[in-house]
Amino acid sequence: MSTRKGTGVQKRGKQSAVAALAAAEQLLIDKGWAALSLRGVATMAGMRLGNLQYYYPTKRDLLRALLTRWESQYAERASTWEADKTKPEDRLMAVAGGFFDDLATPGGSVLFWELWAMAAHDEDAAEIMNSIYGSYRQAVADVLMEIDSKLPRKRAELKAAVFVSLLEGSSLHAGYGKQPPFNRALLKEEVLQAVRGLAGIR
Amino acid sequence: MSTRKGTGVQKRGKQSAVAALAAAEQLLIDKGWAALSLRGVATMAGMRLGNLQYYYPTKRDLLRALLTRWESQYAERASTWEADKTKPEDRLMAVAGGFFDDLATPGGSVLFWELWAMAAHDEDAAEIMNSIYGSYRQAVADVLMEIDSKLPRKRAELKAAVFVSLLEGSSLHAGYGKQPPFNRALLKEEVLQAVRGLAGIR
DNA sequence: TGTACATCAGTGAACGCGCGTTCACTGATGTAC
DNA sequence: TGTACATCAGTGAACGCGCGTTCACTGATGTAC
Repeated sequence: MSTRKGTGVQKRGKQSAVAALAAAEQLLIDKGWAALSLRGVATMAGMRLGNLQYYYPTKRDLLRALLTRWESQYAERASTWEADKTKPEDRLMAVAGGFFDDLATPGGSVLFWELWAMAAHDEDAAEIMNSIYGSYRQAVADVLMEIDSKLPRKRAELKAAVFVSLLEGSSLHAGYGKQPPFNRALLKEEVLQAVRGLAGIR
Repeated sequence: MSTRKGTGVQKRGKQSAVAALAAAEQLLIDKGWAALSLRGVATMAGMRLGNLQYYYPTKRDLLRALLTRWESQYAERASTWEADKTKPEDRLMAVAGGFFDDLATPGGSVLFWELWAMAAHDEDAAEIMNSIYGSYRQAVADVLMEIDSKLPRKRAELKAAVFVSLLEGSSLHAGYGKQPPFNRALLKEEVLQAVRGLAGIR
């Protein structure tokens, strides 16, 4: 059976689609959800509105793609932790430190804040958020159980939730105006110490 | 000197202004920031667009009023803790439990999520948020110093920030879809235990 | 290698709609005399 | 108590604008023969 069908998406198209997503993310960080229009994304990506809509016909399509992108990015991240071969205590602290640093980045925290707000009223966002935090908690719970082999799974999951709360919540004290209310390094040390207490380290 | 000036705002007007703010808050909880239009607020408050604008001429005016309302509500809350006469340990745990319960409420957490997202891109919101969290941390730091009189103020403020992170972050695990991923009571107990560890209680 | 054609990628104009804002207006309430 | 008037409260229509979406179209790329 001879078919004349093409190869599907071409290189040029794939690049444009990815560039559009990156532009949308940057726009969300810079200007916020209220400014996230298809025209704005197209302009930032250096393309025309009609062309953007060739890849993402509706705004909802664009948002779903953006959410999926985040989901896979964080899934990849979580799998990296598992692959790490160091002592579980060190791994936990490395994860905590890494997340703290990421959230201390302007862009890092803003994306999460937008995601939280979106999840409250958008079913797509809620689904992705549950997925992200689910795998996040799962990964942390695994490490906690490695550290204390007698820790029941249920309990480890609860502790993991507290771990995540601590880190995500710490993004709220980064300061929005001119200067942050805290020395970032000191806050990090205090957060990490709380994590140690939580995990029963030292 | 005889003046013919009136008494300023009248009862009817004051009620309308407050009703409009309450409607705006409810709309924000129900539908989110994207649906917060002047027309929507007016409809929910049972008034006409023009009348709403008699009290809040621009959307920014309405938002500022809403933010100020939150600020004074939380300032009042914080002052209530100070007035409490029980042991500092009990007071801290009562505050933690109260906040957890408040954030476990659908409306309670949604308002904060919207505020966080707003603060990232709106200077007015950022200012109010810094104010709210500032007084929140201050109140917690005071209690922590009462519990441990040797705790330096700087350190108490850092611990207070971690305390706040823990509680605010816990709102992220309430679950957005059908059912929450955790038994709420168990999560609360785990969070409170972490608070105890943080404050050095027991 | 050349040609015909299907698919991929991108263009440009138009649409209806809800938005924030402006403004001239009317009715209700309170107060000075 | 009555009247005149200032202020408060509320109405209704109109505006220009940016939005998401639709659609007919053109040019670029790849493939079958």
